Amino acid sequence: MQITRAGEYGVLGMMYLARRDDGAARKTAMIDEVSRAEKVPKSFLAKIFQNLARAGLVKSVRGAGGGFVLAKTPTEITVLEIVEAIEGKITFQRCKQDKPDCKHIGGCALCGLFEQAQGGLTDVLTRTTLDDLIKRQERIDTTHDHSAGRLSNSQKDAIVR
Amino acid sequence: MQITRAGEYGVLGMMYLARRDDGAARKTAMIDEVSRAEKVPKSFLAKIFQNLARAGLVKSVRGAGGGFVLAKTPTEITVLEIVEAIEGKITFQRCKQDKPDCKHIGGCALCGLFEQAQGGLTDVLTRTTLDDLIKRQERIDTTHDHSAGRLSNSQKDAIVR
DNA sequence: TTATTTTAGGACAGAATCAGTCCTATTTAA
DNA sequence: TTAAATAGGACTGATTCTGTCCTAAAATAA
Ligand code: SF4
Ligand code: SF4
Repeated sequence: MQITRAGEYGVLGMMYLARRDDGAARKTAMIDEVSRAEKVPKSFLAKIFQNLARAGLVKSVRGAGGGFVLAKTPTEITVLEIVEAIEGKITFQRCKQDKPDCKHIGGCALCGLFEQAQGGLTDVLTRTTLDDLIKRQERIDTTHDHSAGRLSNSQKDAIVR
Repeated sequence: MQITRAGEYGVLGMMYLARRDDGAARKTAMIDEVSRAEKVPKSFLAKIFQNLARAGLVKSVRGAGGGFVLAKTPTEITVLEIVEAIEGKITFQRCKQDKPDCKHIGGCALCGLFEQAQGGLTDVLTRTTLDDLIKRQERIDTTHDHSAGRLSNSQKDAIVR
């Protein structure tokens, strides 16, 4: 019962994109840049962003000067969307999966409970947008900010060049 | 993001134990009986019940006439307890795991969000006791009851002998 | 005591999923 | 035309899941 690394890297990557274009226009960021900034394996991240692009959460721009941009504003993207774009739809119960082969199917109390439990989870992830997430992050960064592991502005500059 | 078969079988097994001793005293049920009733691989279920026993949710009785009994009343056992006894503590984030090796650790907004999301899930599973679950099941059985896949009373008698 | 019945525990194995890597297109800008 | 970027597929090693099997230990019944 854990989120996969792919899912986590994906959210991290999206956060980077969102935080990158502060203020104004949305600019593309290359996989290489995101990968270094978030300390995540580059080719793995590339695969993950393919999923995000297919799901319509980011737009990919090929060729020199290309990269990825958010396809929508951070307020319009929920964390659940991101995770499900990468890991596939969240379903606790096997019976709600592609291949329902359970003998209990039909009248199973567990099924209802799991649905409810899953709801408790997805509610939180649906209510939280990418924007909420970066605001949380900013709050963390500013309060007990410097030297606290998180990338400082100078480091950020070094990465962005 | 799915419950494992082991976890599900475990809850199913516990439900069987709880439903078995209606009214009065708690009686032991053998693995073989539970396995047949819930249509779950026997030796796999045996392993699962070992976990439940170690967690103190059931008591095991060895030797002829032995088997497993609930160690507490169904109202005192939560579904989360059952699942965690089998799958281990639920932790969405790697950093809260045994081996925290994430570079973002320390000031990570994701960490807080996942904790919250996980809370949404575990809340439901903590509030629901084994007793609640079998009541749900009974409600399902009686409403659109007969022939509906779920074990009928005659089948039950056949199993219990 | 001895045989029988039950769980305990460990070792093992096949399948599936995870966590990547790598290589070859394809697209685009310069 | 060349260089820079993503797209997509194939592939791989590690880990976890889903079991099975065997031997030991405990308890009962004869
Ligand atoms: S046991 Fe119930 S919840 Fe699980 S797969 Fe079967 S029908 Fe669905
Ligand atoms: S990215 Fe954040 S939530 Fe995930 S393991 Fe690292 S610190 Fe924990």
